Amino acid sequence: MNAAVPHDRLKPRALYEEVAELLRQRIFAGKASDMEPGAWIDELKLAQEYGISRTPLREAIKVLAAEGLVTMKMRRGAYVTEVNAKDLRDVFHLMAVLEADAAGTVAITATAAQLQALEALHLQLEKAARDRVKFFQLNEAFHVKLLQIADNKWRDQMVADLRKVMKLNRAQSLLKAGRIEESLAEHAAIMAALKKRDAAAAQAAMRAHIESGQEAAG
Amino acid sequence: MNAAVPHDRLKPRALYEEVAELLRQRIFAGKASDMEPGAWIDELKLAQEYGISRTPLREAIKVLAAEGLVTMKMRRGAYVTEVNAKDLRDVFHLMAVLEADAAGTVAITATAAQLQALEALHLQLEKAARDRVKFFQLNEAFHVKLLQIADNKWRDQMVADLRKVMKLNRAQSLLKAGRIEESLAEHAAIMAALKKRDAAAAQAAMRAHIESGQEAAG
DNA sequence: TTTCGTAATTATAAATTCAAAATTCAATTT
DNA sequence: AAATTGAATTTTGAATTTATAATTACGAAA
Repeated sequence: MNAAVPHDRLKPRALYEEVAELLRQRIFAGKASDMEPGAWIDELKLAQEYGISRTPLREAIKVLAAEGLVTMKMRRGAYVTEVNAKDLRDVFHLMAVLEADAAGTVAITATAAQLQALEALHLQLEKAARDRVKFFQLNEAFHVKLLQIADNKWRDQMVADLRKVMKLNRAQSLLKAGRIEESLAEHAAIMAALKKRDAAAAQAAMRAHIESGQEAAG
Repeated sequence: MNAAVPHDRLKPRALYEEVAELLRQRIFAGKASDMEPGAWIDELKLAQEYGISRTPLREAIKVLAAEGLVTMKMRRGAYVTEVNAKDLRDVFHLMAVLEADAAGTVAITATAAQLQALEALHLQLEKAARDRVKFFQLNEAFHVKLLQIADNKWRDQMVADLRKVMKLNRAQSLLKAGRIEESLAEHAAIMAALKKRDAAAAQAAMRAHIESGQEAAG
């Protein structure tokens, strides 16, 4: 019954990171978790709720502040960041710029095997067109894979942070009718450009894809 | 100017931010301050040195970690980030992508007055060609101004963070002979493109400018 | 009745204390 | 002599306590 090595201790992440992840989820849940944009973050209440002290909680909050998810006000605590329409436009624009650049890089530097891995994901994506949840996951995986091939950890960090800010807007997850088919076509265009090793076309296709996603979110 | 109110208390920054700035400077000083890349950061020693407790110091370190200046190792403390040649290439590349995009935006959206303000900085820059320190400051001011006009706070944050990482390399400040003249010519090209409202040309000129700076640093 | 000032309450920021984990050094055993 | 284990020291991570600042409420004066 008592295994020599408990699974709990196998992946020892720092408590403040653990808490940061929990807070992220709550923030993303938005209204449903009383942590909607603009809401004040009650350190004491959260610490008690999680059964921890305020110290790791405050450290977690500072991490989220660096990510742009929360905003610190001097001597007034932390607030869930409010993203207005312009913020969202700006974030989408940067996402388009960075991912387009990644696509361009991949078109030039990817090995045949790497392109095949992307292609495989794309094919899975086409099969999952009817399952929204699965489609979402695979879509995410495709973009992550592309970034991974582009191999620039600094950009990865930036894109991850931007994605978190985008998630602050609940709208983004609501796909309008026909969006999945549209998205599939755009992915196909990206793959075609990559396979032709056409960096400019890959960039353009990726930029169009992100901007198209922006409209669907708005 | 109101003499009645001391400037110190006018903008009361949090202690952890104050400390973060001090640490940044020490890290940028590199070897001269025993905080060279790869060095372990002694919390206890620093806290005693600054006459503060470990709590705000640790918060400051987490801010620097988010900026990429220090790297956290689980249960082993914080270390000054080591940037290798590839890291530096990647960072420069992103800087080029982001600033080029900003230049493109400025070419399209800037008002005549804003372009004039940029032009004014450029002229000052030409006059300061012999004074390396002043040239450096004005060059920085030019880029900051351009980003400000492009008006995307998320990009501003990213560029600022990238700049900090670049500063980890001491080489970047050492301008090779003739670099100032080269840089001036590149700035002139950027200004020309902006005045012609040619976004593509502005992007290309900015990209060339940054990549040229990268070679000078290497 | 309204406004200004002061006091009390509440929440954040910082320091101190405590606990757990990792590294190092020494001793013992093979 | 070398290697392994264990104890001690060092250092990080977390909790608790203390102090400071801000806001709100209450009262007095105009």
